[in-house]
Amino acid sequence: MRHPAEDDVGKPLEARIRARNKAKILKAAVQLFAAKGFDGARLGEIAEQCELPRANLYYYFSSKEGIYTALIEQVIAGWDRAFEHIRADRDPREAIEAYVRAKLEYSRTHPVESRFFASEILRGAKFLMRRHRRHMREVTDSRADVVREWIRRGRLAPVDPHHFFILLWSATQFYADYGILASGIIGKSRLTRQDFANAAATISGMVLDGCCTANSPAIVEEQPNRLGSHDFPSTAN
Amino acid sequence: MRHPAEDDVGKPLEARIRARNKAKILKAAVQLFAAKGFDGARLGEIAEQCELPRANLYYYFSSKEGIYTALIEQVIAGWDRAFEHIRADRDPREAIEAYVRAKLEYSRTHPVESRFFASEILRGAKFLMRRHRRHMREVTDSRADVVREWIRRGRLAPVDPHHFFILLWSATQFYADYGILASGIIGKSRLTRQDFANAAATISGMVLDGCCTANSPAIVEEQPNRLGSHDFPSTAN
DNA sequence: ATGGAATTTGACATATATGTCAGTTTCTTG
DNA sequence: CAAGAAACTGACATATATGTCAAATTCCAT
Repeated sequence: MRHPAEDDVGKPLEARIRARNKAKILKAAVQLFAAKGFDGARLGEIAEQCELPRANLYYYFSSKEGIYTALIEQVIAGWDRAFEHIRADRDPREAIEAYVRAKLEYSRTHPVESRFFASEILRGAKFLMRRHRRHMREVTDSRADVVREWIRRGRLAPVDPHHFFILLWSATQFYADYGILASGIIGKSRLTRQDFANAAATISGMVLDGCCTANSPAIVEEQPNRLGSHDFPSTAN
Repeated sequence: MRHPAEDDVGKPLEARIRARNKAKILKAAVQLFAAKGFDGARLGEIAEQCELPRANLYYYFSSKEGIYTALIEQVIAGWDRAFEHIRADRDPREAIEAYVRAKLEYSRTHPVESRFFASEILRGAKFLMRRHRRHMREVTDSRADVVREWIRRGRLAPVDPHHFFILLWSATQFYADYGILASGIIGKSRLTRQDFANAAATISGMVLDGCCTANSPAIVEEQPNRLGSHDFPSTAN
């Protein structure tokens, strides 16, 4: 049999090599698909990177598209996880902070998967099937209900739940997808753990409390805590 | 001569066909590069789309990379424009609202260019040369100084200027780059002008005033000016 | 109209992609 | 250890990519 059961669950004994090699292939593939997209990535490169002969990939996956869609399935599972922080029985402030932190942590620790997914969307989500989109919408909708509940109870200002999530999602996503740009803007060659912490603080702080001081431009003087540690070398020009 | 002067400024008479065809090529190219990336896009497709024989593209551009970098130059010019709203002599609230609106308007009217640029960053900015990055950083830095000035004058809460801009940039960018996802989340097949208006309102509203009601979950009523405290969660440590 | 410049074009050289397959090697188990 | 299943592999068929070039055609100032 050329393509024995795509599912190797339930056969824990015989499927050792299989599981290991499929994982190796997917790991190499997600990097190249993230970097070059579906059309740009070459199976030859993927094979080279995971040190398997190219023909061998076809023993585990039926085609290039097969590898790609397997990755989508895998990555989409991560979509929901951070959302679990958004629960009606939690304090909105705490929940939102936790969500931002979780999302940024994912961006920090899984930048490749994050970029792979972004790349798929960017190109028109040709391989993201209807059931995936429906799933994502359902997940978002259920969390939107939580936001509405918070608003109803007067715990949150009356924001549009969907645009609210888009704001959070995009801001956190940025640090993975455009990490190169973000580090360039901040003036470093790579984003540090501290940068991600600053990002979390800025996003949470701004979304929760806004950035506007009293409309009266009165005296401020004392700036007890203007993030003194973040004196970026921006004036260097 | 095979590639007569890449610059056709200064010769307004002779360069009519040249200008028209170069524009046609770039217009087709930006779409395909946005959809498939540098490696994935095929010159044959570009030629087909702009109804020119493929060999003819080589009369106007020296190579595939030549077309790509020409596009980068063209798109990067748009990067600065929205930033011009951020001026120290303006009211921060007005300026930020104007910036968000301008940026979203660009996303709405130039989604393809926006995605093309995002795609280039996503792939590691291989063609975004050092001088481009320096330029972008300088532009951001000069606007960061405006934010610092606003903070100094007590017109703005003490936010980190760079992360602040990243928040605004990513949120607005989202509606172009991930338009497919955004419309799916909102539950429409396409984003309308009204959706963009809602997005602008949500982003501006949240960034300026936050979404948290008084910490006391009780009475909401009059909220002349909440956000007395900018206690940014000190995840930074 | 005419001659030289600008533009267009089909065919070609070279390289490399995906996917197939028969045959070989390695593993596993009775 | 023997035999069948699983895993591997080099070679091949087919398709298509980029870039080149000489020759044909069109444009335009004189």
